[in-house]
Amino acid sequence: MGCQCPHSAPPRRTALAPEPPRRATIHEVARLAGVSHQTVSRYFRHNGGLKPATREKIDAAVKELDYHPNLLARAMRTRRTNRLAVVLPSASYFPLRLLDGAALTVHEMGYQLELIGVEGGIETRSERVREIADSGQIEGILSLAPLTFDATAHNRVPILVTGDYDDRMRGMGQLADGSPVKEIIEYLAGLGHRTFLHVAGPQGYASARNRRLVYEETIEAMRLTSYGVIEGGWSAQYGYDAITSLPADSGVTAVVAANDLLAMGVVRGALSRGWMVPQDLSVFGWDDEEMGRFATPALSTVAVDREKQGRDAMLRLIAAVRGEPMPEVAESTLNQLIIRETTGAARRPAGR
Amino acid sequence: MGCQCPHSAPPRRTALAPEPPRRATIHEVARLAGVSHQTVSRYFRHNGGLKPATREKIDAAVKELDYHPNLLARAMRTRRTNRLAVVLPSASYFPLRLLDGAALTVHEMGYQLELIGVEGGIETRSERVREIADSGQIEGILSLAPLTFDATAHNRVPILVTGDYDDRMRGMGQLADGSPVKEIIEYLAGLGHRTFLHVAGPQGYASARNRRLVYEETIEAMRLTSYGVIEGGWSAQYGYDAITSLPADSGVTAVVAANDLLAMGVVRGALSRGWMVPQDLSVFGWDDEEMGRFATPALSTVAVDREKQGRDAMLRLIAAVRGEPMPEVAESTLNQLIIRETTGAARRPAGR
DNA sequence: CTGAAAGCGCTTACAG
DNA sequence: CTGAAAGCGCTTACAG
Repeated sequence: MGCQCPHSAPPRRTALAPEPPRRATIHEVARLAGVSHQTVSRYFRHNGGLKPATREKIDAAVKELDYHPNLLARAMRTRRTNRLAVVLPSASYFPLRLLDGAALTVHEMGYQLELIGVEGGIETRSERVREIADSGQIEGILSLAPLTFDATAHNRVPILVTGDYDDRMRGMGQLADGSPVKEIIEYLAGLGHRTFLHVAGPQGYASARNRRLVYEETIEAMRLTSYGVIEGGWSAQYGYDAITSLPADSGVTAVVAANDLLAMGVVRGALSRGWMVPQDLSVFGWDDEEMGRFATPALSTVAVDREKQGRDAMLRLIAAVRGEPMPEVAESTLNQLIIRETTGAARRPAGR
Repeated sequence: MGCQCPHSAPPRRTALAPEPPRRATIHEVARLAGVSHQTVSRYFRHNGGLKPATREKIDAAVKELDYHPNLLARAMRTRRTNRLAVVLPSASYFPLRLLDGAALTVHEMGYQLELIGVEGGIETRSERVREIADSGQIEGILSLAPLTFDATAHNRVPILVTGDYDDRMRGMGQLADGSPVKEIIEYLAGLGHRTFLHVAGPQGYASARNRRLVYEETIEAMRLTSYGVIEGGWSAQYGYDAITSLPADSGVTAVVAANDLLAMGVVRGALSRGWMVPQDLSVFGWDDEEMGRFATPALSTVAVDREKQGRDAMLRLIAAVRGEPMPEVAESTLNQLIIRETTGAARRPAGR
């Protein structure tokens, strides 16, 4: 695997390797335009105040030489790298559209995005994030999975944990927005359901915690019954296990699952017990994954604008990096219930 | 959105922004260790030949100062950035585990990985890849989606298109390995199926092309009948449409879908026509997505080691960047058929 | 085996 | 409004 020491010098280019092509420098542009290189520098930094004639000469020279400022040199001098990092969770479940939105936004804002993969659990990940934060190469970090330490307290560079509560933003992040759970329960209650089960996601995730919280609050506020909350991971097997180990007389007629995978496992588990979905058991998912839309029965779920979430997360990170106040994000317009085939009227109390 | 010009200088740090912390320099380490800074440089570049006593002094100084070489300065001087880029497809379908494997491997090998998101289609993406290749900041690019130009012919930096045929490697990349299709058809034929349909992926992807190719070859070699090949995108709707628009008398009893999403759409479409799966129609997917495992009926599919694919792709890219011969990848051990519930014996010729 | 000099390509004060 | 000087933190020859 080669040397894993991040501080060691990279392997030398072998004889076969093509030499990196030479690029025009700011001096060459300056010479061609007949100005000093500082003037060219100003030109690129939008400092304005250049005489139109000067500007035109530089325009031409830049075009002719196909000059692009060397960002490395700039970064070295300004001590700002303009690089952000996003840390993947090691679990198989994570929102890919979110990455897309994040990457797009980062580039639009003039930054670059380093992708960090992490093997192992929260410990390894947290360790790695610390390293990156201390590397001096990255100006801000978005972690898509929980960390062991309090990110807001870290002082070297801003660290945002996806969906985690952040004191500086006075409220929940939208990734962590659990309020649709309330709508789900209200909808289900309207269908006659009285006894619920919540198959929660791993509580290290703010999103999972919030959904659980709202579940418990709503059940209580509406004077409904919760058979309980089952905690696990994000994967389908947990949903399957949750439902297959449910006592026959639990009275549960509706399950609120923390995501579609879990919901899918719940449906499969119910079917394996001979329960019909939704006749015997209603199941609600979260994420609007394409597979769930085409499953039979098709999953009732919560549509989520992942791309916007990625975008907003990055906008907030960038604000933090720049020392600007973090933008507030509108929570309410984001999530939307989609009723499909896994939810229906509660079966008669007579039972299965 | 701010200025989108990649050459313009970044916005200045506002008054609120924390100053980047000062880091120890090589000179400070040298002074503390009582040696010249070149010697410290040598120490970090593993040049060897340092007197044990010298090494120890440097060890201590580095530890005390918590010194990390400034990679920016190094990159500037060596003209090697050690940065690679991975370009996401803009479609919602892409292998996330692959990203994980890629990122991990890149870091292990001492490189960094820039994540590029692209809005729009192949034109925009190709344009963007060109820009990146010409930026001088990135030494190699892996594109997870097709490009308009021939990547192998690009001369500035190595560009690898995932799964695409690459002359330099004498064969198909493993992402593009379509050979399991042969096994699928053999398996299905053993179950009595004679008339097949292939729901192919978008033919811009080498993986989709290869699966189709192997499908056609195998059908012919085994003297089976193909009702046809339906081309579309990677998403479930195409599978749904393919099957719902199939004439009632097509005679098709088995569908080979290019991925699980498509297969899911096919199953749903068949069910919507009142066909039973697998009694009336057998369906095979590809990817072993978790949702498909818990669907009802559970998808028969091809297990794929996405992480290894990402790893191998990066190993090849890095080899190209270094000018070393690209490592060959073993194709055969990667993919494995998983028989579940969407495949079964062909129904009697009597028909539906 | 180790040190003094030069330079990678920019930007930031500072003069004019 | 524009130019000469210094320096960001390293590495690469080149001497000793």
